[in-house]
Amino acid sequence: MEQIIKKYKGKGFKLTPQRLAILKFLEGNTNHPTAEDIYVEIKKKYPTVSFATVYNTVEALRERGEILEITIDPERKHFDPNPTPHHHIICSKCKKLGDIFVDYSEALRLGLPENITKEYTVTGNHVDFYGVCKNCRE
Amino acid sequence: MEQIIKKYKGKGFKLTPQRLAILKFLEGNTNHPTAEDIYVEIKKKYPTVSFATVYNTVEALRERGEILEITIDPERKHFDPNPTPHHHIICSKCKKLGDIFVDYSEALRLGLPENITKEYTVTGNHVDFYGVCKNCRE
DNA sequence: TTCTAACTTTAGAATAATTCTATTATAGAA
DNA sequence: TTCTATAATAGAATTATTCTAAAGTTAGAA
Repeated sequence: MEQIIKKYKGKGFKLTPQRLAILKFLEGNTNHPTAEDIYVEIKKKYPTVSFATVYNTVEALRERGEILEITIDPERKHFDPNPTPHHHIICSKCKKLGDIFVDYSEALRLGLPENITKEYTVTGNHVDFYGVCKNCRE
Repeated sequence: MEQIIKKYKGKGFKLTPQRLAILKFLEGNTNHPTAEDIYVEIKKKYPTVSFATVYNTVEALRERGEILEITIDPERKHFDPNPTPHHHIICSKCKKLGDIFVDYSEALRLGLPENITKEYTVTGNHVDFYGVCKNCRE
């Protein structure tokens, strides 16, 4: 908690109790929560919290590069408090997300055809893996 | 057109004028249209067409593996009538999508750590590239 | 060719995720 | 302690997508 406060103090990111609760919930969280997951959790301690606060906060954090927005699930956005570039796998059945910490940048970049590198300045990449998790296999 | 009809005849996919128009619009289309793009186009010829028809049709086509649903744009789904596995790049500014026909499966598979291959049966992959297109660079 | 079951289309309502708005509250700098 | 920019809130609005129920069509069977 002290760490969190120190990290954001004097950085133009106002720390409010709601924001601290969100930061605390996200810290080290590898469950890739949705906005609703965050909202439900924060509501336990701050029953008057609104969705707007959750969305505003995650957007502010995303802008600062503190969290990643994951688009692998077409139903809803998930958030990942680990901003280190990495990849994800989603279970086609239960939608469970897993992290994959492998840097494929080199191989991906080398494979890019010229027509693409001419047309786009490439700034990043993200690999979506699809699969079926152990549970859903039965 | 004859080709399209032949392709779907007797395959349990009823061909209606609306569906034919959608198939014709999609054929060879590399613009990655959204449901709305398709709707607007079909409406020109069939002014009473509804969004439900568009969504029903693309879903039926997706189930048959005839088109791909692309999730790279968090705002909306895009559809790709080329069902060959391939990848995409999106311009962060204007959201223009480009196709990347490179098969990275080997490199991606080899990189997967054991904890993931133990937990998931991997069935596919898709690479999202992010960049800025020529136009948006000015 | 006609019949008909199964499927498709349609308009519009419903749902769900996310964003916006206007007002009130508060963090943190001075 | 005061002040101002920023944040929180409730609730409405927006947008993409799905659902519903009624009416219309397709395509195979008779």
